[in-house]
Amino acid sequence: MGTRIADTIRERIEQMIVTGEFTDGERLDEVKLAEQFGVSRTPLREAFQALAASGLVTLEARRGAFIRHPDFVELVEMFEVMAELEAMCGFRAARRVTEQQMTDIALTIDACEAAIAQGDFDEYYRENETFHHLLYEASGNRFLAREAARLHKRLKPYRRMQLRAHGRMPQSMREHRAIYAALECSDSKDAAATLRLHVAIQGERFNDLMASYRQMASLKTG
Amino acid sequence: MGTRIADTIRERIEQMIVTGEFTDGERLDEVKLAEQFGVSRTPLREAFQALAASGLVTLEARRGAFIRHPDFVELVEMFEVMAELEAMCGFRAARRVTEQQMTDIALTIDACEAAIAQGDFDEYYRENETFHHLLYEASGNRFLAREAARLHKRLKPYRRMQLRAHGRMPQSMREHRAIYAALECSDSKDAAATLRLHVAIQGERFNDLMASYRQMASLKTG
DNA sequence: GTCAAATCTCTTGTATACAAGAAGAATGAA
DNA sequence: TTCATTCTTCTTGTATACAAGAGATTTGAC
Repeated sequence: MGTRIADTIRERIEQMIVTGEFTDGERLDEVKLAEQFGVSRTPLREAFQALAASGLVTLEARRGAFIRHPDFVELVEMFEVMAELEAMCGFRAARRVTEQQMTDIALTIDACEAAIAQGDFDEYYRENETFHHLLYEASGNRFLAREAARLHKRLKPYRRMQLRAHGRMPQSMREHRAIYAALECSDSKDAAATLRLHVAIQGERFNDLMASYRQMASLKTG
Repeated sequence: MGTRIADTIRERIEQMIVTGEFTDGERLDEVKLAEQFGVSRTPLREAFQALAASGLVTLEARRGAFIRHPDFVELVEMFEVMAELEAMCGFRAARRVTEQQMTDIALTIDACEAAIAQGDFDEYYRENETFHHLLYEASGNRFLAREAARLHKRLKPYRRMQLRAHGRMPQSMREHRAIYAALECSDSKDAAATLRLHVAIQGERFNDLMASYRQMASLKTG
């Protein structure tokens, strides 16, 4: 296997971070984690660097790596950017999407709805993620697709807590259908606008997110 | 001083990359660079990781770090995203910009024009960069500002070669004024549209960029 | 008792040593 | 000659050793 220890360590720590195993501002102890994972400090430090690059931790010179949870304001800001990136993807996808891609998108929408009907949330999240990734690809701009996927990944834990909000899923499904329809009509502006609304945090969803965030924050501190 | 060797190495290699000191696909030799800089492989490897995070090199497992110049298509894609990010900043800035920020922006515009009048291109690039960074800040979305600044930095060498195109600078100045005017009127849509056009690669500028790119590419290969 | 300075410990940053995989050279067979 | 296989060498990945800075603690003066 060509997998490096540093990469697996990175993923494991990443997982630990997004599942809230560390409190905000907490310092990641190199030696403790090293012996916990049964490796030396070297791959751990590499993992820290990668985590810092994706913004999950901050590295302070000669002080170490510190967990950096986004505060609520930053979270809203990130969703704001995500909404625009997705709108951008949708706008371009409406003109550039291929038949094959439309078929794939339709399939994920169906799979999403099936998952909801069966109450299989994990499957739902997976399919929903696929739906969005297909859209990024369909934009025809590979750089945009990568950037969108990057932010999407970073927002994963927060999107998850947001979608739990009551009644959100059926609404989300309607939006998926609307996005599909806009793409089918090659209506760039409609696709962009629908996607922007689909992702943006506003109205009731703002309150839902805030409530979830507070709950999470209170769990962290005590 | 709290500066780490790894950071300075990173900057130096980054500089070497953007000034075209490496050909596309070239492998960065750890040991050679290490002795060249008079350091061990450790900080070099850290620098490689950081460079990979910002996309200047790609790390292949057990093969090393390879220079990754964007091809022309990717370059256009990046400018496309940059244009939208700046438009996004402008849209928000039109509503949120403070008096102080407007003053600062006006100053940089003046400084830009003065620099052009004196033929001081380095000064022009500096002030132009400040202008855009002020706009990012003025968006009121700190995350957006960071992301915009990041992409802006990555596009730096290509923007530079593009602006050399004849007659581009006066036009660029007029656009700066137009952006300022849109902000003053709190006209979000106008600010966004003007910025999008200001940054986007289209029409003649597309050809200019392509020509410069080809020139650069030919320099690289021989 | 409080504040400041020096010391001490603990952690990170860097260098080096060692392990293991990948590319290339040499050898052999067809 | 050409292809495949083995072996050698070179490079990266990981571990460990060492250096040096940051923070805590203790000691001393007031």
